[in-house]
Amino acid sequence: MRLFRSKGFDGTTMRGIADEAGVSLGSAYYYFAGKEHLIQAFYGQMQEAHLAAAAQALTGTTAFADRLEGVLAAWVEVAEPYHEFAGTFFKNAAEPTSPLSPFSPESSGAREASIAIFREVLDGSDLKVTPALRPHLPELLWLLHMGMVLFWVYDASDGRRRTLALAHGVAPLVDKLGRLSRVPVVRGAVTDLVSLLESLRA
Amino acid sequence: MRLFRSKGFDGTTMRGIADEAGVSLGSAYYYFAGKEHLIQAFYGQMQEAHLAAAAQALTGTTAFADRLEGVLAAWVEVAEPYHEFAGTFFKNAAEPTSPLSPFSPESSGAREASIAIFREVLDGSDLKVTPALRPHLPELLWLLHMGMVLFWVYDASDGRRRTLALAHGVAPLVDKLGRLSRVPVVRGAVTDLVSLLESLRA
DNA sequence: CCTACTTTTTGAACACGTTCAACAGGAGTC
DNA sequence: GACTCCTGTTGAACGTGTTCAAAAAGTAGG
Repeated sequence: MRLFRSKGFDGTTMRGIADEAGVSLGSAYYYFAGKEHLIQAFYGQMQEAHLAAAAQALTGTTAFADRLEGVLAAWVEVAEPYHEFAGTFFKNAAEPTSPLSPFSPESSGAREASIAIFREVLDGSDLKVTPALRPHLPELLWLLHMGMVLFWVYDASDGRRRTLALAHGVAPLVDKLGRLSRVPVVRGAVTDLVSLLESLRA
Repeated sequence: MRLFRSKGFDGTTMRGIADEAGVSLGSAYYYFAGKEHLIQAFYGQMQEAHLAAAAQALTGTTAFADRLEGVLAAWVEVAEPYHEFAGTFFKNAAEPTSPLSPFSPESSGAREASIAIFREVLDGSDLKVTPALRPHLPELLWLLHMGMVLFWVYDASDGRRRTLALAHGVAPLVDKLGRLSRVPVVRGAVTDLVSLLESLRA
């Protein structure tokens, strides 16, 4: 981890890691299937940190927008130290066959845990949406989160100011859209969305 | 290109390419800055094919949903032959610092051309949206397209059946949402969205 | 034709991720 | 103790992308 942070992902060599750990190169490969697999520890570590930070953000308010923004902003804070080499990290996650992909079966545990956070955002809030949409919302919010992660990866502003601004703007918007989903004229479109989601899942 | 299709991106070596081209390894690097830069030709090639296929799909109908689905489906058809190595392709494109990234300055030309297609989808259609949203719509549709590309990369169904189903479902939905944007209750949320987009651009 | 200069070509060399056959130690079994 | 497994450990070796100094080929001026 120290090497990754000081030299970046590509700058860190397996030989360097082995040296630093006081073992041979071969031994490093005995414990880790490859260089990519070293990041899985990092993945879980960040997941856990986000879980804790999110729980913190969720206490004290039932306003949906605040809860959502809190959770999204919590992730940005947790992830900030790793931003500079998150690009190469994301690069590996983008490959569909990679077990590191957020959509892969191998990371379904972490994914479910992350979705659970957003279920908690919703459950503890005052937001009322149309019933058909409700069960899909945690996963949709997680998808929004993934989109924000993508934005974050490309965000070169200092302190990830832009991503935080996005979270600050997007949370009330989702809140508003959720409430709108109950208005009759809008409900038709929401129903279409829901049946599209369900047909894709099948 | 032949090598990439038969062996995939990682399976194709610079030495193999040089041999196939009848030049030395060093010469390959004289003409291409690196392995990644070789894909830029492929990138442009597909872009061009999509442009032609999209133009085809846009003749004969002014119905927005049909036009949008046509353009989205056209991309799926054009990209189908390359699906199996598109994963490794996108892996390299996903890195923010990579010039192959769809968001990078280096590929702004291709990006603008792609956005222009969606502007054409909109301009030649009967869709009426709230004026504030209109100028942002081509770029938003392009973003939707990027999302669909992501879905496509992960789509393992034969003939990319699922991606086509998504396009078939999503196009009428966007149509409906666009029309809804003019309804007073909804317009407030749309205004929020627009100002969020504009604040992020600044 | 010779010379000076630029453009192109070459393959050796480098550092890397990864693999693998060989080896060392330990733990049980007789 | 001798034998058999199993668990770790090792560093050489392979193929890779990339670099680079040197050579070759081409070009212009005299």
